[in-house]
Amino acid sequence: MRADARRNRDKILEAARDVVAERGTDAPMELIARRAGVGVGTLYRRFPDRNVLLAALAEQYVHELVDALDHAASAGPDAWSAVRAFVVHAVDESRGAVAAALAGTSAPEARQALVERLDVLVGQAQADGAMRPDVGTADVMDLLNVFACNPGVIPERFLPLMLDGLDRRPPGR
Amino acid sequence: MRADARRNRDKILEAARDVVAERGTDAPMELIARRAGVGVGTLYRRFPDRNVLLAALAEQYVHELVDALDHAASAGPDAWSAVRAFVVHAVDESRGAVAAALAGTSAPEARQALVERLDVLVGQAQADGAMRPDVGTADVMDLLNVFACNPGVIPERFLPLMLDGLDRRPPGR
DNA sequence: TCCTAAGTGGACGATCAGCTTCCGCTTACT
DNA sequence: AGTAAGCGGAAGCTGATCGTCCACTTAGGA
Repeated sequence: MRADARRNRDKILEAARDVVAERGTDAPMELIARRAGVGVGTLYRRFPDRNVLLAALAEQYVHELVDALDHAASAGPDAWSAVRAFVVHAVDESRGAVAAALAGTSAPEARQALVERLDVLVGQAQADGAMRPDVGTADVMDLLNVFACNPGVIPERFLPLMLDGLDRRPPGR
Repeated sequence: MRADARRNRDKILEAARDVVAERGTDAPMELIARRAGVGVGTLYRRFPDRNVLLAALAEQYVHELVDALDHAASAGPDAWSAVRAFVVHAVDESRGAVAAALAGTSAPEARQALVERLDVLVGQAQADGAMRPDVGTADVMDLLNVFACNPGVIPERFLPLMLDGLDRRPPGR
């Protein structure tokens, strides 16, 4: 692949992440192309259809999410803080990637990788007695899904409230 | 208005509530008509455009919501239970009506009526020390909005968790 | 019962947004 | 300098929804 082509490919993926974050996984392809400063033709040349693009998006960024999870796990004072930090990060910084990763058709193994890591942390947080025991990894994933699939939902206010809903003894009350 | 016409009008409103709950305020008009067992022509005769329909929907059902709120207020053991019961009811039973009522353009006074009643209850719940003091009526309304504007979000699991996020001392932990 | 104005359904043409192709021009690399 | 790869974006296509229109039906009064 020619160097300029590779550059464009990267620009497209970056733009796609932002646009998907804002408009969901069915955002117009042309919007993605324009955001990347590229013609639609170029986009279609690299990614023959939307699913290919989403799969590439997931693949490209999912390790970033896993890294974030690992980083949160080692940086945080405890497992529950790590879970919270990861969710905030995923929703705030990588919403498009999360959406792509969770979009059923593309990259199921990407989703799986996330789930497994998360599962460990959640179990730990519950063992610590910090996270309520009647919820689970699936709830955290669903939480991500709510934001990933509903670009209209602004996380600023709700994410903290929802996280408090998972907390055993919510802070600051 | 002829008796059959009135009957159809009612069927349309009922269908609209369901369809709006499922598909959001921009659901296809034809879907509403078919659900009501009526032709599109009939729908357009009664409601020249979508906003008229939404406004009628809001007007028709908003008092139902206010009643539900009042009922919850008098039936519940306390204000906070009443707020929870109302939100659950509104989201479960009247999602379409809520969506219509909150859809900015139509019926701002309908929204207002809800807010005022709710405001009293929320203040009470906080005074009781049952609801965390750093949230407000606006948060509860936003909560309704999340479900009203995002038909994809299934309330079953999330609504309780989110409500727990507003709770001062969440139950069952 | 009969008459008529109100009501009805749904086909139809208009519109629109997004998808995808195509091709003449440009550019990176040899 | 030559050439194949790459590029942009115009243009045609498609499918979905809108809103109108009119020939047919029916409620309800005389």
